[in-house]
Amino acid sequence: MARYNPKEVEPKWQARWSADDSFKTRADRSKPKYYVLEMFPYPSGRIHLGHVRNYAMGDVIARYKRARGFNVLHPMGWDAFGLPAENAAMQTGRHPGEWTYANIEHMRRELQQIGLAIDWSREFATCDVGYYRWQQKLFLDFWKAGLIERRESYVNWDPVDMTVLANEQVIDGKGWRSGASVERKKLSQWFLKITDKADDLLAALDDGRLKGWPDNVRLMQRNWIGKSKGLQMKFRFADDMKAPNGADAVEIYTTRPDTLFGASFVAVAPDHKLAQAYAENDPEIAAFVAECQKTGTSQEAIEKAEKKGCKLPLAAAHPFIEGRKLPVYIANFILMGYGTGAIFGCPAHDERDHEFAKKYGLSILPVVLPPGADADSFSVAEAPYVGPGAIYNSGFLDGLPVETAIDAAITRIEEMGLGAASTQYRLRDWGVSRQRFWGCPIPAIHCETCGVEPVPESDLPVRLPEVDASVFKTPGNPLDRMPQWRDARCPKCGGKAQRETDTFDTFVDSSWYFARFATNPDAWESGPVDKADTDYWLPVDQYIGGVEHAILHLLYARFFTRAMKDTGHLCVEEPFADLFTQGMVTHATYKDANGAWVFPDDVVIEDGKARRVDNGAAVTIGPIEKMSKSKKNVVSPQDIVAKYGADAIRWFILSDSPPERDVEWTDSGAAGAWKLVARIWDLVEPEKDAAKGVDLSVPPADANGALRRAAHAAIAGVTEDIEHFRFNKAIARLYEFVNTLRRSDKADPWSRAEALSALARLIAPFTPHLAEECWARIGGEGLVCDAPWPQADPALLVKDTVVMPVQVNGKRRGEVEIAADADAKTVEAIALSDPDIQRHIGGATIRKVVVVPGRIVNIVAN
RNA sequence: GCGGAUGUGGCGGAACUGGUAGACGCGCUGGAUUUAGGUUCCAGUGGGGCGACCCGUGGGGGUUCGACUCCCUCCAUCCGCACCA
Repeated sequence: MARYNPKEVEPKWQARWSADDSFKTRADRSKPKYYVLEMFPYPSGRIHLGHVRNYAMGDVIARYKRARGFNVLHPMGWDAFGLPAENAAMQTGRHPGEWTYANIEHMRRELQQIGLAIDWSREFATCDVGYYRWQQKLFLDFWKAGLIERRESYVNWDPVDMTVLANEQVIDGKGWRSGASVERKKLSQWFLKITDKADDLLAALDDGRLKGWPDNVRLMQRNWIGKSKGLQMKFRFADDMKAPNGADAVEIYTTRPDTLFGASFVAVAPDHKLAQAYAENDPEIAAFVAECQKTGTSQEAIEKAEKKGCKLPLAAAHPFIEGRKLPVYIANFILMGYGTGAIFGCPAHDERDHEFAKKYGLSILPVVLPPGADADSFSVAEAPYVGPGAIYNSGFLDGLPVETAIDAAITRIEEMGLGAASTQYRLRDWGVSRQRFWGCPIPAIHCETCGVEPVPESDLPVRLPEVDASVFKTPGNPLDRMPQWRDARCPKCGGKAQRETDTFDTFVDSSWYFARFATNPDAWESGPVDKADTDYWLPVDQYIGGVEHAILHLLYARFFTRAMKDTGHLCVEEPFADLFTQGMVTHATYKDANGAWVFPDDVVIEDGKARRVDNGAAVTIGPIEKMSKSKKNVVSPQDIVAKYGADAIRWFILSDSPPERDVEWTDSGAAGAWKLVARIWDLVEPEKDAAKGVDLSVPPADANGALRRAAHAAIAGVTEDIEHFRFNKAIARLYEFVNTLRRSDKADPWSRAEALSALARLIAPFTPHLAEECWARIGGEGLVCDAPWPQADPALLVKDTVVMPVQVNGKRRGEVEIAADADAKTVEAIALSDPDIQRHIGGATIRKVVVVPGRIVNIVAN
């Protein structure tokens, strides 16, 4: 018998699918549509196992849905702009474009070797002019719609990458890519006004529009948007005092106006204009502000920093208490970026205010009494109380519960003309300017007389210039240093002007690619997206990717879709109906005596001890971690494909863990998957034309009941499991089915044919090449990828007899086989007459018999 | 600190809305085939006990005829947010 040879079989079927255009998206609008999308890859150079896992999952869904009669869109492309290409240019002297497109070529071939059911005719890279020109058009439309703003602001500056980062890209005070400590820098920046949509982005998380999203992702987005309702109000300065900048009041924000009677100070952020005004004239204050700004950015410092303040020669008047004056501080724990950058402090009911008040000896007056507490003995001297309760010590608010008091205080302040209710978000506008070459040019022109003007649409695209790779040797943005590209004429007055040299954050590129995929390539020249196409295909029915994109990419894409709806490009506001976040691929790590990482391939394990293959030196077994080059625990998919074939790698990566959890790559597991592939072929190979011309719709009278039941149970189970993203369980069922089939070689030919036909179709989403080979072998019609999904016959899923366990006092003591439809009385009688059960009851009195039909019998006796 | 999740054999993991804990795979043990190794096939495999049985889902407590599943409490690990007024 010939050994199954994936090296021959897999390319053969890949060529066939390609020749037949099997996975090309059809224009057939009569079928229900299904759009399945995996997050597109950055063309870093090689496909890794994380990609394989991601795309294998999407491929299972795509192939399954096709078989279920859906019109499926399953595209692939490249998130191709970004810094690594420029870094490569710096190191290798290759142009970023050349490097990127070479990587794409290579990675496309690698992906094709995996046997994915992808419509390659829709492939594009975000660095194609054909794509980014339409991104520029979208930007101009957003600009007209008031969704774009240019403003000067402090930015997170990455001194290594020499670029600006969005708040979302700063992790623990460090750049998300470079890992360098982020600095503050004031720059003119382009912003997308995502905060305009904050309310709807938040509302959709809870109103059912995203019911197909995991709870944890919705929660993360909710926290990130961070909505809070409160009061924005003025604290007038007492005694008609004025600040050096002429201000006679300070505007604060609070979510706890109910605690206003407990106020004992007012504080502003070091960046606040009031602080700045005093700093200009007072060196001591200036020094304090400077010190705060130094420690300002590093989260580590913030964590440890104690609350510090600097008192201003100023007092604020309490809004409700005539004559009460509150000291005004600059305090290091106030953030300029949130609310108004100023607060009132109520030490009795806020952790930070409490710490601050204790340090500076300010009064701590409780105004919220916890339920059941006694007003005379209740104390907040040691710790603040932040829970619910009734207001006291608070004039007109006395006796009200916290919630009511908040409203009452807001109403009073509004009546006094001092402020108004206000909603604040943690979410900031999205700064999209990057001082980089390898990105989409922002289509704007700076005129000395007219200011900032949009590039006229007729002048699009603004192409990146052809450059010599040597320009990347100098840090910073090469576009800044290219007068021939940069210098332009003002579109308004025709005068001297300069092009915007910033390019878009690459998250912009990935915020609408799914809509471009949904557009027929024939229409790619005429606009960013085609309305009829996107109306049909969007939203994406199933989106699959890593949880690391739970906030950034997914939030931006949601915003972008809304903006595209506002500007008439799309009809939906939510891009992704269902979202699945898959776990990472991990692998063992090893270190030698010097603490250097060792490749797992260089390690043998004997009796739980690890040593090097070459010299036998002892090696420590490290934790199982996400594959990364630095830890030397990366396994190349290419090596595995070469060794076992694409089907085996797909099978293993889906089999070992639930898809949302991390999966550990093990050689033995991969070998096991290969064994299964070979075993299925060994099972099918002798069955040449077993299903050829067999009418599977009419079972003959002598059909084998046991095999048929096993086949139909497998069909029902696998279908259910795929529907619920339980690929590991689907695979377990397939193993069971294969084992049954192997032991049923005496079954009649018709039942064999039915089972083999079902098997080929059930494994098709997982091991598509093997499935085609099996399908062809048994004489299936056409290609298995075009074959309809098998249907389970419900009649074969119910059994006429069931084995019911019998418990005595909750412990399993025996089992009885019984007609499935037997009534409780009959079951009880049979159970009680069972000799094993009788023995266990012994002389005890039967108190109660619980019969759960079809499930269990429990006899309570003592 | 706050929020969320997870905890089941040697390992990855099954167990539907409370109903036979350990499906399926890996590993391991024994046997067959093979000159041998590998491959393949068959059988076994939670722990203890010769056995009838007993003990077992992170620890402790509770509800129930019955708990991996529900409640309380503690512990551990992982993830997210982190002075957001």
